[in-house]
Amino acid sequence: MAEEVVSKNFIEQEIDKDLKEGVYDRVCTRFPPEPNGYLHIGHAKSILLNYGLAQKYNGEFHMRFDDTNPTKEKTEFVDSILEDIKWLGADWKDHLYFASDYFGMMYECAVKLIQKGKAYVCDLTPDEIRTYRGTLKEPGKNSPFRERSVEENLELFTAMKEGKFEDGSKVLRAKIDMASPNINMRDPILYRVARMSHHNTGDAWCIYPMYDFAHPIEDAIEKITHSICTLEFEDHRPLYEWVVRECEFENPPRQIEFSKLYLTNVVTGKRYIKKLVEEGIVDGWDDPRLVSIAALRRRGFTPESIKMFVELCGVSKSQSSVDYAMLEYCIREDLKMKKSRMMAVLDPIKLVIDNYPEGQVEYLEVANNLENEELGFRQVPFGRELYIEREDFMEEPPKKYFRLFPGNEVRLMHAYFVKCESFVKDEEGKVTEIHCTYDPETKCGTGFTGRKVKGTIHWVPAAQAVAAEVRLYENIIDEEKGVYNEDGSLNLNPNSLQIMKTVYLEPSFTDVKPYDSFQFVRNGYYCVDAKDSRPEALVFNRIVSMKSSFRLPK
RNA sequence: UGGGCUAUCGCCAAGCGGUAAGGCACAGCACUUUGACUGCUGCACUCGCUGGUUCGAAUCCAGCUAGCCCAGCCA
Repeated sequence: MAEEVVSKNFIEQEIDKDLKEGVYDRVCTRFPPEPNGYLHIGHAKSILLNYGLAQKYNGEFHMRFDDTNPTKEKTEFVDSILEDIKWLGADWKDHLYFASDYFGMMYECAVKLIQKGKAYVCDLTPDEIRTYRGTLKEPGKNSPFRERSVEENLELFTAMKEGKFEDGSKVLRAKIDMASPNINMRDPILYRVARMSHHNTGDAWCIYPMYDFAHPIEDAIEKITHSICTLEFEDHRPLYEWVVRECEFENPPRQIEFSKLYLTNVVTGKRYIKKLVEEGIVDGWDDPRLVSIAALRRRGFTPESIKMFVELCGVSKSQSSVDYAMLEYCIREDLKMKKSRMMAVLDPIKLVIDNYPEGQVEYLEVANNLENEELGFRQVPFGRELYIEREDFMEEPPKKYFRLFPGNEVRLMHAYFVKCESFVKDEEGKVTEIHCTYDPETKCGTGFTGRKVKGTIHWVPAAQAVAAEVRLYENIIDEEKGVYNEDGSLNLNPNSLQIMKTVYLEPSFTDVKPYDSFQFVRNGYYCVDAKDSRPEALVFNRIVSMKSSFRLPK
């Protein structure tokens, strides 16, 4: 057997090199979100990448909340993030950490830097700091407080910690190089004063470390080997390395950056979604039209499909935007063998089989999924009057149309051949009823081979059909110009607006539960909504449409 | 002459000096109790551009061009 050649992504290649050269003798990764919102499909890439790497290299995966800024963080987000990660299947075992649990050690690191003359307390105001920092093209200039003595800095930093200064009045800064072409190295702020309660440490601290100082220390404390983050942190890597070096950590972690996952024309920006929620255009951050993890889950996507998607997208450093069709492929691929294929009529028209005995009902045994016997069988009642899809009948068919039209014979799925004899129109010319005759010899499963038909159409029994609500919609997407127009108004695809539609299902649908999903034959995959439950009707979300290579001419 | 990064098919993405993998999308054929699925076929003489080195370059060098990121006491 030829072995399958799966090329390694560039991060795996880097890890291989590190292992080979003995830089590390094990692998430890982490996913470090700030608990300030919900996770979306982009985070799934990071989670699955970090978790997958740990698994491949038989290493460890840590879950860590990067909660160093109490002004933005909430416990409720901690819970939702954990739930989403668990759902995705990333197992952090007993490695659940909070950056805030390391505040003591971070403080010690800061003291160490001060003692080494590598950090100082600065009294400049935020405005002054910005001015002193220079611009992208011009170097900055030294703070007048840069040369304070170690003793004075120690004393002031202690006072900062003890709450003797107002918010914003003093910061601790690294003493690096105000003329560096990399702005992050122009004496970056390490600690700021913020007298406010923290969701985890309460009022224990009134000074909080900045990301650039805290993150490398968090990684080093946990003995992370490869700290994988997104491209915008590339410029921060020299500072990351400065911190682990100056704090004198052994076997310091290494930061590697990769490109974020963007979906073409799909809204992922937090501020946009916030506005959509506030304006009532979506019904919350888990609205099935969005791509947050919770929304995808509610919509009916599976963790497996998201994993497949992320793997298909690959990992690189080139800025890219993946076509939504790829996600659709993944969910279809995952569901096709797992789910029952049921008949549902979205736009009904009555079909009467004139030569079928009135009042007779026969129960047909139908495989839930012809390609997967494990899904079993169900009984579907069949009778004289059925509903079929309106688009499955045409009075005057175009070429290559092989569904129902006067004189044509088709198969009723799982049932009989049926031939269109006539049809009835109302005053407006709309077809209201189709009359057919059936051939008892053509019953499904009898092995009838006398003749063939080109088309097969689905149906539901008129008397026993179950009505349900289906939510049809397209994703919230923005067209070329962005989510908003220049005047601030929303620029959305009109298809984004959801349409509720009553559909007719086989009676076997009476007993489904939230999150159950099915293939509606020839129409797509649908999931029972877990939030919008009504006593009078089931509500389904369309997960994805089926691919179709035939389109009715307009 | 701020700095950093990126550039391979419509969209992702391999490729790491030896003569352009793969997936999605698309098109065609076959099969079909879903016009689905499945199977087969097609889809970059060319790798942002221009030069150079070399027997040989997407891969090395030089110079351009385009895009993304950076001036939060956010992460």
